[in-house]
Formats: sequence, C-alpha cells, structure tokens
Amino acid sequence: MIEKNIIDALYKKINILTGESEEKMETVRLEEPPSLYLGDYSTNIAFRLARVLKKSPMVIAEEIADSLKSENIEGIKDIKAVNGYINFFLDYNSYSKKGVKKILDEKNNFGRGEEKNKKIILEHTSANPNGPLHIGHSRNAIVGDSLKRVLEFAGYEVETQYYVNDMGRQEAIVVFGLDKFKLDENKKPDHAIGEVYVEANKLLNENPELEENILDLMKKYEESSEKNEENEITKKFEYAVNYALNGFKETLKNLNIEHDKFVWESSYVKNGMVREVIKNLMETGKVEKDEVYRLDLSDFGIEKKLVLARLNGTSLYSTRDIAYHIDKMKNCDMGINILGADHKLTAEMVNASLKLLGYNTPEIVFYEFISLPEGSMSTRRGRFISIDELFEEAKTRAIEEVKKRGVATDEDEINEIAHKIATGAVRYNIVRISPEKPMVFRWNEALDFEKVGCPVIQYAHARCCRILENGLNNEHNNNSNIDINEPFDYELNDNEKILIKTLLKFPKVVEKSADVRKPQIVANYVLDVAQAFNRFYGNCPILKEKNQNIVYSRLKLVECTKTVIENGLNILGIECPGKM
RNA sequence: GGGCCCGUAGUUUAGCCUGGAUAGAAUACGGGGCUUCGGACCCCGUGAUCGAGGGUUCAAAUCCCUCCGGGCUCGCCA
Repeated sequence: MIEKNIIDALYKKINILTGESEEKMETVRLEEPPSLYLGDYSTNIAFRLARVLKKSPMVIAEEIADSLKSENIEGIKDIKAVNGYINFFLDYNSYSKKGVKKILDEKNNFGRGEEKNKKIILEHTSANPNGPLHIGHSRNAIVGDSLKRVLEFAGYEVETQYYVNDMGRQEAIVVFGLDKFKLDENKKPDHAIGEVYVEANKLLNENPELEENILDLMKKYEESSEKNEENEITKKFEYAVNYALNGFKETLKNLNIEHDKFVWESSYVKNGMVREVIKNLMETGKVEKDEVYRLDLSDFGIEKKLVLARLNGTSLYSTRDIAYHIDKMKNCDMGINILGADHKLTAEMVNASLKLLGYNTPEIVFYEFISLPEGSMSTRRGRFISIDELFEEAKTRAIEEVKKRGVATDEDEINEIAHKIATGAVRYNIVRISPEKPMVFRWNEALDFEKVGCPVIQYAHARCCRILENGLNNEHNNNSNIDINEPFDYELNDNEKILIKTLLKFPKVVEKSADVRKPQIVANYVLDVAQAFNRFYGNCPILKEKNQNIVYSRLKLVECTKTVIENGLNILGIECPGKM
C-alpha cells in the first residue's frame, strides 16, 4: 500500500516534469537501499530521466524529493535525495502497528495470495520404479512439492501427478529379473526391486542373447494393454510396479510429500490415445519414412527427428508422453513439469509435437544433477545414495542432538521432534539451492546440523514459542494493564525495524516465488527472517524490559515472527517443533 | 563437433530475468560476550581482480561477443 502511494506520487511528478503519459514513461520501480540509514525505499528514476531532461540526476532527484516532501505521502516520514537516488523513510510507529495487526489478524493465512481461479497440474518425481529413490530424485521431488505448496499458497489450484513409467525397457528388465531372482521380502520394497534390477542387468550383460526376452516382454505387455487384456504378463508388470511404488510412497512421506494422482503410461495405450497420437502426427505431413516413421521438427529448431514407433511396432516413451500431455493439458489451465537436465531435448520434442497438433504445452522446470564426489550416480550399477539412507542418518543425528540438549525425555516426543528436524534438514538443503546449479553430495555437509540452515530457522521458531509462553505467564502474574491497542509507542531501534520490515515482505516473497516458479526464494527468505529475529533477540530485551509498552510490542513481534516462520516453512513442506 | 546449463570470499551460496549507492549471507578462521527472556545465540574483525578478455552504457556480477574450465545431451533407452 505504502509502496503504491509512493509510486503513484512519483508518476505524477514525472508527468509534470516530462509531460509524458504513464505508459510512455520509464517504469518506476522501488528498491531497497543498502542500509536503513539511507532509507527504506528508493528509486533510481532520476538517473533515467537525466537524458530526457538534460539535467544531472542529482539535480532531478532533489527537485522531485523537495516537491514530494510537501505532499505528505501516507506512511512516509521523510524523503531525501542522495547521490541521485530518491530515498523514502517509513514512519515506523504506524508501519509497525499496522503490520503487526495484519499478521496477527491473518495468522496462518498471512501471505496467502488471492484466488487465481486457475488450475495447475504439476508433475514431479516420476522416477522409474526400478530401484529406490536416490538423492538425485530428491531434488525433483523436493523442488516439485515445494513449488506445489508455493503455488497453492499463492492462490492457484494445484494437482500433483506422478507419471509412472511402467512400459519402459527398464521395467521389463525388472519383470524379467523377478523370474530369475528371489525378491528379498525383508527389505523395503523399492530396495528389494532395486537389487533384482541390478542382478538382472548383470545377467543381461553377461548373456546378451537374453536380450530377446526383454523385447518380448515389452511387446507382450503392450499388446495386452492395447487389447485391455489381463493376463500373466500384465499382472507381473503391475505387481512389480506397485511393489516399488509402495516403497516410494513411504520414502516420500518422510519428506511430507504426497502425490494427488499416479498416472500410468500404459493407460494411454489402453485407451487408444497413443495410437491416435501417432495417427494424428502422421497426418501433419511432417513424417518421413525410412525403416520407421520419423517426425520432422525442424520448424521448431530441432534437428533430431522423433521416431514414432519401433520397427517391431511397439510404442516409445516420447510418443506415450505426448499422449499423456495432451490429456493433461486438456484438464488444466497450466501444466508444469519438473525434469532433470538430461530430459531437455526430449521435453523440447514433446512440446514441439504438442504445438504441431495444436495443444498447449507445459512449462518445464529443469534441475541439474546431484553427483557424488566420485562421480555420477547410477541405479543400474547400484551406485547411488538413497533418500532413505540419507533420511535415516539425518534422523539418527537429530535424535542424538535432541537428547544431548535435553529438551524432551519422552521417547515418542524425541522421535517426533527429530523427525521434523530431519525432514527439514533434508528438504531445506535441497530447496535452498537454485535447481540449475549442479550439486555434489557430501555426507558431512548434508548432516552438519550445527551449521546448516533449517535447524537454525526451526530453533528460532521454538524460541519464539518459549518466549511467548513465559510472556503470557508474566502477564498473569503481574496482572499488568497494557494498552493492547497501541503498541510501538516508542522510537524503534534498528533491529526491530529490520525485523518488522522483513516479516512484512512475506506476501511479496510468496508472490514472486510463485510467479517465477522458484521455491528457493522462499527458502532464502525464511532464513532471513530467522537471522533478523536472532539479532532482535540478541539485542532487545523482551521480558526484562521495564517499559510495558515495549514489552508488549516486542512480544507482538515475537508472535509475528513465529507465524511467518510457520507459514514460510509450511510452504516448503517443513514442520516446526515447538521445542527442540 | 552442434545444442543447453553451470563458473561469485578457503568452502557452500544470494543477487543476473528488470544494469545503478561500499557484491548480501552462511561456514571456516581471529577477537569479545555466560547475572542464558533456552548459547543450535549475539557483537567486532580478516577474507571476492564476481572464470578470462573485449564491447554497449553516464553506470556491468547483471546486457552482447569471443575464449577457458566443468556437467548434460545429440538411441527404434527412459
């Protein structure tokens, strides 16, 4: 609101100075000066006007600042021109009073965006069910789930889908392996499937003649699916896929991730859409034939040709994916896919094909790989670190830490607290990094609880809880009469100013994060909140303060901090233990 | 070789879309604070030729070009 007042006032001034209408003017954008000392908002518009007005930015800034001063912009106490910038100073007494009221009124809805009336289908994880989810997949799942929560909080309706690759070669290898090797039923299901998969691959490497069996399985599964026929083969595939999927669900649940829908790619063979897609693509006139049919996508800048089906007639991943996306895009206003960088070319081809057929295309959020210090991971060779391993290690570490600190004695309670800490640590360490940055996984970094982000944030929250508890007790004991309607009836210090300002940025942070599809913006923001709070806490006595207005106001700040951290972590899928 | 992505303090990184005030933080390191509103804390300090070189601009980490280093990709695999 204040920002809008400032911008409107600025536009009016610029209009007077240049005679240009608002549409033609340079866009006025408010930014934050590097320090409180310089002000709370600033604009560099004087630099941009310098050429048009043929005056130096300094002079223009002073002219504008001087004339704005007389206008009394609501919420602004002072305006100064410095080095060509026009800086605005907030009236912190009213700003804080209003801000705190807003946060406490809206509570866990503070920051929530207005209903957008748009449905988004967000596809994430979609890992092949041929072995446990590893830390590479965790990036997909965590970025995807965080983005879902950010978008929902921002006002979109979001449905998450897991696209199940049940028809691929790798699944045929699993089914083949299940006939040859015994499934270890004592192991977590996805891990057991993974072992069979690794063994089967070994066997195939040593006996290339067995390859025929794989092709045969794929062919039979597809033929049966086309006929919607249930038989031995389809049962084997379904069993294997579901078996692994159950393990995945368990893993994801530890990270607070749950999909709304699991969509099997075979369903698009069963309902005839794959065949129809091929037919429609054939009719575009862009298909060439040599041994097989190839779709020419050079109109879309793609030199590689898309093969529509295998020589033996079975369908390919890309074609099935096109069918899936046609169906998906019909059922939403926007589609978003979270995909690994290795899918870039395929995704481009799928999108080009969709355009060719006249359908909407999904947006794609790509993430780069997580590698190990010794190189890249591989499910096939069994070289990877599973999410389960990482989570268990993190939880063990958290339990130790909680016990050491002695905040809880009850085993169940310790377990619950540690669980939240572990989920937070795992999720936060992934989501805070921009997805396009390659990551190298190191155990000591992943488990360094003393130093790493999330526990610090959760701890700040726990501390808020404790202070509020104590504050409430004091109030009862003293039976003090505090005028609850007029907090901040004093000159705030810098730590308080920075904290309240940071807290009130939250709605904008959510909006921006949703707009650009970057949950890491929220992640970095919540850490800012914790830091601002810690400085405030370290420098501003709360319960020891004598002035009752200050005590009351600071307690309100604590309550607001608690709310914002809860809301912020919640949209990152992280819970806050009340003590830790 | 072509295409895409990444390269910012010792380390992990924010900022890059939309160019502007001394490049923000964490960690590590050095110093200080326990009469703890729970020290997973606070205060001060050291540490960055923003991969290199050109260009555009009053102004470049940010935009453009070239190069270097790393990753991914270029299958009738997914």
